[in-house]
Amino acid sequence: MSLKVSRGTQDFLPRSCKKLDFILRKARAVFEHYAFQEISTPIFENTAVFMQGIGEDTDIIQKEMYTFQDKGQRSLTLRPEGTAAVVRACIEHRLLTSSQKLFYVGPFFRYERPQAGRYRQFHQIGAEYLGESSPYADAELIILAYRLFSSLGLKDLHISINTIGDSSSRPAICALIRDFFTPYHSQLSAHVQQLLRQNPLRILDSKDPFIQTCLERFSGFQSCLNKESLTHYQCVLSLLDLEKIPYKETPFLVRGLDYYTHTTFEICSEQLGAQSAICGGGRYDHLVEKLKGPATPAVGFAFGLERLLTILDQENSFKIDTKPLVVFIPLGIEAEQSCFSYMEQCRKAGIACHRFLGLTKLSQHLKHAHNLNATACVIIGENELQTQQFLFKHMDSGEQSHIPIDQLISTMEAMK
RNA sequence: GUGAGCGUAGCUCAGUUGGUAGAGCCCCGGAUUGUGGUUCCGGUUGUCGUGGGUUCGAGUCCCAUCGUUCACCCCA
Repeated sequence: MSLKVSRGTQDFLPRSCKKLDFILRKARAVFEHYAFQEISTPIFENTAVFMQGIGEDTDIIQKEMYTFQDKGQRSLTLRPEGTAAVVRACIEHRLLTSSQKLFYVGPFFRYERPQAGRYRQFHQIGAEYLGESSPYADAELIILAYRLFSSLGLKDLHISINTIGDSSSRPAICALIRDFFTPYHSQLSAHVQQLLRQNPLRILDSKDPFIQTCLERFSGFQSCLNKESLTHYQCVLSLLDLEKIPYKETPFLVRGLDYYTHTTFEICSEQLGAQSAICGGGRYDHLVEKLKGPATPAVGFAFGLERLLTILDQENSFKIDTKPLVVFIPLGIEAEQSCFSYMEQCRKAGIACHRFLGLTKLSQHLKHAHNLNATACVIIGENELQTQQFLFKHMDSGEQSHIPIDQLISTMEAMK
């Protein structure tokens, strides 16, 4: 029995928590500007939600889910992604009588081999725009994601965008891909041959060098798209142009599941290694029906916080503002007790304070206060108790002065 | 699930063809019994991931196992 952190999971120590908090504040502010509201669904769901929502043939369902039985013999699953659960909640609470703009934050779970940017418990921020089929919804969501990353100070991001058309275009696209690869069939790996049978679209974003070489001669499938699909796609692009959002059309960016339609997009960073996608999204006009809800078009995206942390660390773009903190230093038993009360008074007045227990020497207190990045120290010794004047020391400048006890709080407030 | 690399102090790492375990940082104490950051002096770091094997002798070689990293697969 190992008593260490479980494989593929990690502890977020205070420093990392501050960074996460920084990201969440920025994200919530951007979502607010776009009138997205937060929703929070359970960490686990009935397994059927994901089985039906994500699709039984996917790797996520077949190999990657943390599924278990509870004591009532229910089959439950730790959520491997957010969209299915949000859609389930919208159906269950009858939210889809009008359009919904929702975002969520939280941990997700997949049983995978860990590698750079991939964990068994990972955290995502996601957004879902439900009930609108207009390309304006797609564009707004992509722009939102772009603004969000910009507000975090990220540079060198690449937006890839593509369309896979609506469901009526799908059979023609799949047939085109099958026909294209038939001459090469004997040269294809078993894995690719299986894809060709079950899910031809997925072949397009294969990393297999042979496939990539073949695809250089593949003319794309825009000819298979119907007029509505092309119009939708062109409109999304023109809206991005209008706002001068940089993007790159990427004809082989696809989604394999059959409820995906029209727009697909990804935002990638070159600083991430193989798992370079920091954000993935697209339109899914048939998922709500798949989960027995009313026919509802929708578009969404999600991005991974761990990957975001990696980039932000490399770009060193965290600007974490530390709030003022006062360290109290009582010297002697009498001082300790009055110090305790003064600290409570300060906290009621909204001033953060701390006292190191168990230290006796002033130099120890000051050293620890320094390490804690304290703004100021209040020294209370015998002299101070006698004269009723505290010694107030600014840690940056080192300057210190005696102040009357009743001016302590106003002095600290001036410091904020 | 497949493949490759790596596990030595809290952290970053050195350790020669096999011969008693090392450095820097951090931490603690002192110079300074009521003054932090800089400096100087001194001090504690350990089942060398775990288990087995080879050997007079293993951190070093072999096997297994666990962990970790990277890549495939898949995805955020």
